[in-house]
Amino acid sequence: MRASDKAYRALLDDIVDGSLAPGTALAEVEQSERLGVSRTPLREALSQLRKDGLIEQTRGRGLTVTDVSLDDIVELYELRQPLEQQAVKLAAQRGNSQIFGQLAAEFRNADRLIEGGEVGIRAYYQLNERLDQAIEDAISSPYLVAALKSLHLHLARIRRLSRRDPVRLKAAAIETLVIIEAIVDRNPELAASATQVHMQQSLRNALEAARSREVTQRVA
Amino acid sequence: MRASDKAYRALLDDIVDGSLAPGTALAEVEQSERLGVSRTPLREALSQLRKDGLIEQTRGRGLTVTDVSLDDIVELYELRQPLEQQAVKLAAQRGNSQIFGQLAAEFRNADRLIEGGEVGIRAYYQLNERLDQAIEDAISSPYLVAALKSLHLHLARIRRLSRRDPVRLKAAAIETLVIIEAIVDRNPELAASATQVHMQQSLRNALEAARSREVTQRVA
DNA sequence: CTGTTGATAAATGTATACAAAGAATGCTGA
DNA sequence: TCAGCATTCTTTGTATACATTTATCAACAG
Repeated sequence: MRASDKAYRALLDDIVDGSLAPGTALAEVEQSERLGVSRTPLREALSQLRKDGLIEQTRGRGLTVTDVSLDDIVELYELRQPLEQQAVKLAAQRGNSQIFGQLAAEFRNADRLIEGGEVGIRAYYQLNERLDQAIEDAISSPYLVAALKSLHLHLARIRRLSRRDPVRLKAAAIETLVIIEAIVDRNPELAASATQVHMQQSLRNALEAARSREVTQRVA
Repeated sequence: MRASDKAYRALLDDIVDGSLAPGTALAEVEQSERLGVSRTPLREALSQLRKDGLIEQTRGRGLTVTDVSLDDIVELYELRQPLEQQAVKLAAQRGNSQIFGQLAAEFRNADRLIEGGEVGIRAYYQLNERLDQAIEDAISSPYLVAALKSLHLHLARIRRLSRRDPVRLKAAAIETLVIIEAIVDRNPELAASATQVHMQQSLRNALEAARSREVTQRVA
């Protein structure tokens, strides 16, 4: 594996999981020593992350991890809504019904996962990732897939901010199940509408979670 | 200006305008000498272009300019349709009516530009760019704007393949005018529908042009 | 004559040295 | 004491040298 890829992945993970919090300044020598690569591949990684929108150049010099505000959540969903709708529409037209049928079956058992503590929750998130992957595989359009990948990067960051409310997760699983069933039935319009519903609910939940987190932080 | 930016812009222009044709191999030393920068900033530029999807790593080693096939056009429009629809919806909600009113007036005179030969056509394209810019300004969501920018990069490449049929350009101008007027009237749904129409027609034209070009090339 | 393998050459990937641009700090003068 | 300026020091940007990988070509065996 190339050192630049290694650095990219490491920094990406650190940013997404919050180890490198928004606003953190990334000095080249410091990070290159921390990650055990020289400045050249590190700079390549940084320039990739800048394209991803995960770091930005602040006040002339100095790269810092970008912030994720309440506004960002709304703005991200303004991209997410049309992209995910288009994705499920195409998946409904082109997807392999058997694969999505299998996923539907697993989502019908999502409750059990969600009630299964930390391990179960993680399994539930992995199930969601497999769904995303199946949709991307069905789409075939590399342009849309690339846009989705970039989107999911930012969504993963936001997810960290949302509380993992089992009640909401169960509701989300049901909403998702409707989408999958529409794909299995090759009903693009229904899939799009169900996605619209899911997006709306997810956005509301994300905003509420972020707001309550803001309050908590102010109190603390 | 940084050498890496200079290299990026130069390569980007060459790829978009076709000087660097699809399939062209980009050797680092060769390009760095051609552009008058050393390998380090050149590599940074190359890695950016790879993220843009304009070049790709083929068979292990060797970066080549990505191809633009008929399939690519269809696939690109599968991203374009939802993105542009969302963009005009938001523009209709948030845009400054005066700015778009001015653009509408200019599009009403588009015929004159389109009939004005090479210079006029270029002016017409610049008018379209100003419209795109106005829409992006109105949107405010950096995520959507970034996705649109990436999209327009690839569209610019395709445009080179389309023949500039004045009849089609005039029709496109009228379609665009409908969109702008919907924005001025703050009618998001109408703007979205008009965009849907415009996309459909543009796609058809792009495909026809690409097909006839394919035939031409085969004959030649 | 063809397939495989080893050597060689060329290109990419990484590290480091050097240059240039900013920021911080301290000095001087009012 | 504070403003302005110069100097120094840190940090980024670029060039180049070095390491590593991979493709090509030739020679040899089958």
